[in-house]
Amino acid sequence: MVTLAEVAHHAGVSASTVSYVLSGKRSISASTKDRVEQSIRELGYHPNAGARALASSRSNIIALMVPLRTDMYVPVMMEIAIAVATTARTHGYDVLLLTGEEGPEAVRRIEGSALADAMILMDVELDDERLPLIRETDRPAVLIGLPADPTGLTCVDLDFVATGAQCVDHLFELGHREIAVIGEAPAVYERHTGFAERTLDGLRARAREHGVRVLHRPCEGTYDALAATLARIFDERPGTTGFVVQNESAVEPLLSLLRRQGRAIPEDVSVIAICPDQVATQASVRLTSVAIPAQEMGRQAVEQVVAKLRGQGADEVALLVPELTVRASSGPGPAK
Amino acid sequence: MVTLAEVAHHAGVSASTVSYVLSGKRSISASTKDRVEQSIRELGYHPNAGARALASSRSNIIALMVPLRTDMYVPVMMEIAIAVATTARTHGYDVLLLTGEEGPEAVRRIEGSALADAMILMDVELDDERLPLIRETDRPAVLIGLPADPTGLTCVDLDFVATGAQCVDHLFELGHREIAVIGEAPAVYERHTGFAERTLDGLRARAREHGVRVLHRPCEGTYDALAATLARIFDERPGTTGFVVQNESAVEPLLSLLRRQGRAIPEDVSVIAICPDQVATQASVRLTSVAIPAQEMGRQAVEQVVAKLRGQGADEVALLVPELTVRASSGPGPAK
DNA sequence: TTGAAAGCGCTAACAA
DNA sequence: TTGTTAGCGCTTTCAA
Repeated sequence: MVTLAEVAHHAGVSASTVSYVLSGKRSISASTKDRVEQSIRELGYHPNAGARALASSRSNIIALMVPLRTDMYVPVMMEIAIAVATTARTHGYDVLLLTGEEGPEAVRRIEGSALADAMILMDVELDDERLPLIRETDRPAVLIGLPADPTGLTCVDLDFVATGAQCVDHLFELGHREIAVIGEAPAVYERHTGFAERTLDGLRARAREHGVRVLHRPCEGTYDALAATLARIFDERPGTTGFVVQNESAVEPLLSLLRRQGRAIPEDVSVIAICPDQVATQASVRLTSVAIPAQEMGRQAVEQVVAKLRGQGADEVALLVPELTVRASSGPGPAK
Repeated sequence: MVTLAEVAHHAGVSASTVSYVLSGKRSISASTKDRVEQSIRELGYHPNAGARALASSRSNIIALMVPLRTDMYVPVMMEIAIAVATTARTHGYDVLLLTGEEGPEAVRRIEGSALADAMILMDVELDDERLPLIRETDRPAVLIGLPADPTGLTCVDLDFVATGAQCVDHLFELGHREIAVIGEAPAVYERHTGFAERTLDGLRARAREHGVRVLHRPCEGTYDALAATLARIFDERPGTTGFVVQNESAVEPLLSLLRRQGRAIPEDVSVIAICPDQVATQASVRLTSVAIPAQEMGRQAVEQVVAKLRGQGADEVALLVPELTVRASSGPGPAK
């Protein structure tokens, strides 16, 4: 292994000079700098991560806690994780992948061992067990997702309240007055996942304003479950003409079942999906949708965390503005 | 921050004793051990990762290189990554998430900086740029996937040749004599992704043995692309009665299009998917499928890498035996 | 603009 | 069974 001392010797300078060339924390003459950089390249030197962490008490690692479950939004999770990793690299950080399995203990472990300088938490629940620890620690942390009480926390998320509202607006403007919402699996609501409830809040509030009726049904992403849900919806509200789907795996079953029932999209019913663009464009009908900006969320989380590591960022909730893209699945509602 | 020295003082022993209690590398009297462990708990001590890595030259970190693209098998990737992370934890390792973005340089960086003790590479291509470096390094490495030349490498993968063969066997036994293979997107074949080509090899070889005709068509996962592909297939081989799909996003379009054409599953055509069980069971028809055992692959990769870190494992290719599950999408072929 | 040297917190010989 | 101590490779203060 090549050490800093070896580089120093090879370049004919002291160890500290090499260190300062690397960190740029002190001005170095051009010639010395060149010589050192030359030696670094020739010897293929890489600073030892452990030694560096020990001496500087900074590991240059950001911990990313992903949820253990893979029952929801998996591609979104993956996209966020990858965006986090690549963005982190552009700032000189590596990413440590932690699963939710360890629970709050993971936060303590990272903090105690100084394994990571900061953390990013995904899939935060409304009343997440890890939050008290996060509030106490002085390690910068950013949440992807929004808990019930974000006081003293930094959060990045899509504005799901506005998302819900936009969906209602769009359907309302098209003339729809009875809307059904196909939601995530019941378990998702039972564990009070923030985005699902906030979407619902946004939907309902706006629906009330417009005098639109809303029916919400959580639903597993299987054909059978969806068939049952759909039957119930049309039983209870035969006049339903607008659908909002927030459940990736329910999208295709919904489209397929509506077709089988002879309901044309968008002539008879309109469908809006809340999902990544990829899902919306690859579906059997090109779906009008509000995009889930996974990459952007990952990127912003890292930017925030890096700012905090530099002592710049302040606690704040950054809600990304939802964008509704009109495609082929929404059209005018019933003539009055 | 609580240090080992503080624990030692609190317990009234020397630093090394605490260290040995932690590592178990030396026998300690029960009473001393108890006292030390008590102190550790009381003080909430966690060993400093940097210091430990520096002193022991082991970071207890495994690097996981995931592909940058998210165009393929995303849920599988995520499942593998999570399995890797959780399995690693059971062995006391953490996981560093690297994207393919850095390319081979990442291997050098990890090696040079001693950031990780070992690496696991996902989505290995047949002639992967990183392989020469992996062969040279003395850091244990395990590939998930199989390159063209696995000499001197340790690999874990599903036996895709056998997978292809099993699909043909099943269809052959049911009486099908003309089979079409809906493959991954053309780009996947162009970059010579091992599993796709190996599946094809297995399919074709077994088909030859049985005297079954095979047509292979790479295909994007959109409805339009699939519609075109399907039309071409039935033009060229009107007698096609068996389908093998190896493309998650093509599954639902395929089922839907076949239905629209009035081809009943499994009465008129049989469909076998090569995909995670979750996809097979959630599709509109419960699909006969060969499962992609993502968790198992991740788990085994970690077990292998940990064995190597202990100086136990040897280079070998571990091919998981594919399992075909008969569900509702395959049935008897045309009467002769 | 550069160098010398004192740690950072831990591990693992070496001693007892 | 336990203690003492010399580093691991780097950062950073202090000195020049």
